[in-house]
Formats: sequence, structure tokens, C-alpha cells
Amino acid sequence: MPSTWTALADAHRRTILGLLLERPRAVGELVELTGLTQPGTSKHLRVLRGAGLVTARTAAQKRVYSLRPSGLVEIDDWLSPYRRAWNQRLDALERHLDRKPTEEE
Amino acid sequence: MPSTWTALADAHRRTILGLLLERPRAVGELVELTGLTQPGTSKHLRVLRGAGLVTARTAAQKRVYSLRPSGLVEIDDWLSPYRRAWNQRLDALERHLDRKPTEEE
DNA sequence: AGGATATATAACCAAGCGAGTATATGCCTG
DNA sequence: CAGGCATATACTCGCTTGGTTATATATCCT
Repeated sequence: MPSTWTALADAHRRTILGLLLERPRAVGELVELTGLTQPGTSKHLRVLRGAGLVTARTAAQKRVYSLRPSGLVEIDDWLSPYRRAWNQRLDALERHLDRKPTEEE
Repeated sequence: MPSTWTALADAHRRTILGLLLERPRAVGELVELTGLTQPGTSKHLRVLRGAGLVTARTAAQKRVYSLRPSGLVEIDDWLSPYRRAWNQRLDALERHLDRKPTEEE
């Protein structure tokens, strides 16, 4: 049961998601575009599927993978309290580090 | 050069971020709250610091860690095109699974 | 200075992961 | 049903990672 986070931790998998964002693609297409080997690509797709980030439909011998954007809602939800934080105080820390009141300049 | 993604991949580190979201905390406090060992906590904090997600200030013998929410902007930016995707088509895939044309019904 | 407190670092271990090779499975065509 | 194409799985290997124990570093207090 691979979490969404661990699925997204790998850069290649994020690349694949980016490619699927444009349109659904067959495995072979992803192999070409990513430069990964075919088994490597399949393995990454397996992880993404396990995390609910992609779905696959079978078209003859090919398997066409599609993005399932709703799988990312979890991340978005997790992020929201932090988003609130960095909106309110636009990083009080940094504002404090280079303390230079706007009056100066 | 640990990326933000890899820093967030670990559940314990996300827990720590959650605790720092409430308020800045010293290491010992985090050790208690997380149940991790002290060196383990320090190690996680090191990763978080390397990713720019937390900052530390020294207060006597203690080191107080603060959240740096702006470090999460990267994630938020990455997410935005996908957010657009799941807003537009509320998962066309799933809508397709229970295909029931709007004309029917 | 000396001891206590608080945290970081070093060294080690076990488990997990990503990459690669080889092979199995599934489907289609003649 | 044979052969080929497309993809998944099995297996192995080297590296990274998280956890743990032990030790070093830094600051405070008396």
C-alpha cells in the first residue's frame, strides 16, 4: 500500500504524471519519452497505479494509462493548512532576517 | 541536495511539520511528541532543514525549530496544473465508468 | 573549571528502492 | 496454432535510507 507521497517522491514518476497530464499514453510511448527501460517504466506505473494516481485500460496488446488527478487531492488537502500559513505571514522568518523596514529602501 | 519531495516522503517528517505548524518547538519537545529517539529526530530535522522547510534558531542550549511554509510553495506550484485538471473534468475517467448519458435519466 | 543539560554527529545495520536483465503472459494476425 | 508485438513480472545487485547506540559539541550553572 504505497502512499501518494512515496509515489510522488520519485522524479521519474512525476515526469510520467506530467506526460499523462497532456493526454493518455501507452506504455511504449512513455518508454520513449522518458528514456527509461520498458520494465522500469512498468514498475513505476505499477506504483502510480497503487497510489491511485493513474488508471489503465487495455487496448489490444497495448495498455493505455490515464491520469487520475483526483488522486492528488490528498496532497492538496494536506497542503491547505500550510498554504494558509504562508499566506497570512509571508514568512515572518525571512522578513525578520533581512529586517529593513520599508521606510529605508 | 535533498528535494522537497523526498523530505516530505517520510511520514515522521510530515508529523514534525504538523507540530511546527502550531508553533515553533525545541528538539526535545519534538522528541516527546513524536516518540522518536533524539538522534532520529535530529536527523529528520536535518533533512527538513536541507529542504528549506524549517529553520532553527539557537536559544541557550536549546535549538528551536520553526516552520518555513514558503518551502512548500514548490509543491503547490507543481500541483497547480493538476488541480486545474481535476477541476475541469471531475475525473472524466470515473464519469465514464458509470456511463449514463445525461440525455437518459 | 566541572558537571549537567540539550543537541548534533559518527558508525553501524537492516530494510527498501530503483535500475537492469531475463523471462513470462496476453493479444493479435496470418 | 505459430510467430510477433506489447507489457508485466521475477530475480539480482548496488545504493540509499531510517533506526539505533555511542560519542562529540555547545551552553548554562555553580
